Amino acid sequence: MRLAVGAFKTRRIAHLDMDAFFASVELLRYPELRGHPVVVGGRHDWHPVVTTDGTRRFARLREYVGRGVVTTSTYEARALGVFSGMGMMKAAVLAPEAYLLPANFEAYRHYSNLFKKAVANIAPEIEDRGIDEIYFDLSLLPDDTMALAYQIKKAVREATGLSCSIGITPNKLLSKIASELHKPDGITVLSLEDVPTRIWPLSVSKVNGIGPKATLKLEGLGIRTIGELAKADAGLLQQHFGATYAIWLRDVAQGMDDRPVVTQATRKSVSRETTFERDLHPLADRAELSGVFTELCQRVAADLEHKGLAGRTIGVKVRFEDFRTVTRDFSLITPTADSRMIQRAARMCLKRIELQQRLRLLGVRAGGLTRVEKRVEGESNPQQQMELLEIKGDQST
DNA sequence: TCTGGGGTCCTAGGACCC
DNA sequence: TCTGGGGTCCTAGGACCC
Repeated sequence: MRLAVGAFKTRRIAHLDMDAFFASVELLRYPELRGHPVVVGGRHDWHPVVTTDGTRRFARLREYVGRGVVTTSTYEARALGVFSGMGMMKAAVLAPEAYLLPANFEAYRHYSNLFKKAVANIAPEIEDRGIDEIYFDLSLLPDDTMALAYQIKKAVREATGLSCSIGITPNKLLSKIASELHKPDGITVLSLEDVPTRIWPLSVSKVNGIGPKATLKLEGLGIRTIGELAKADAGLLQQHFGATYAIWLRDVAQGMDDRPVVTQATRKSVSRETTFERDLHPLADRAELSGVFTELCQRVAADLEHKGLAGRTIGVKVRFEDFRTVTRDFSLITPTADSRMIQRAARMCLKRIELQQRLRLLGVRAGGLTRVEKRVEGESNPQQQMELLEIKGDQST
């Protein structure tokens, strides 16, 4: 029997990652900060002040007080040890003189659209992986790999004024790792034969899917690099990680991954949450909590409405002062995008949580999403659903 | 000086139905 | 009456990612 030609054809999958994306967008706007450590993040919505001589005065990291984390930082700030996710107060100790800017997501979304469109003109099969990165398939394009990489970087720069890094390999797993190897402004092309020399020396934590917990656990077994993972005893891995994850770990260590590039995905949930400036007491701060709660429900409703969606499963999330997090959810009979109905369902969920400690965070979520193009006659209407909720709500108190 | 906000996916037990 | 197995839905928690 003959196999179809192409059955074993090696794919050319690219991963493109914008370099220090948010910070780089800010530098387009404030070019005088180029070359300096700059941190984007925090909670205050302040902006640079234009002084009388026309120059701009920027806030410094040391002036920051309160909660919040670093959203991103320039390479100069990273050199001082400041990375995204780090607490702002800790970052201020490491880089007190760094310039501080508030995050401006509208601008980032704008530049995100620009760079994605630029790539789509060359390689239309794109998988969206968030605001600053994408996968795309080059397998069907006739051009040479390096030529394509240069062409795409040039198109991205012309569209946005920004640089990016690209990894091109036979699969998403390797491309994701590769795009990081020559950052910023890099191109890295790898084949499976390069895995022992280029991939095995790296930490297991470089693998997309091996997070902090798994890294720590592997370290406990004496496994630090991907090469060590490749040589690890299968029985040992299975014993500590379970059969499914152990098999995945073995494949990953060999550079094996056959996941397709997913060009269209449907949203599964919509949520809004907020961390309070100070921890709120469930009774003493009841009024404030109640106001925030209503607002979160309204924002979820507005998001659903805006996207033409309705959610059937409404849930809440509470984080206590000790960082313990609990969730509760409840499935309605019919999907809804109505803020009052969302709030009723969410309130029922909230009632099932024992509120003894102060709250650090409150969130509201809608899952089980469906499109709401048209209203079908005879469907249970909001009023009926409300009545059902009242009955349920009474039972729970 | 801890630890944001918006997501996805997986697991696991229990309910319920066939 | 007892014993099953499979499938699906619901809920809660947790790991992970950008």
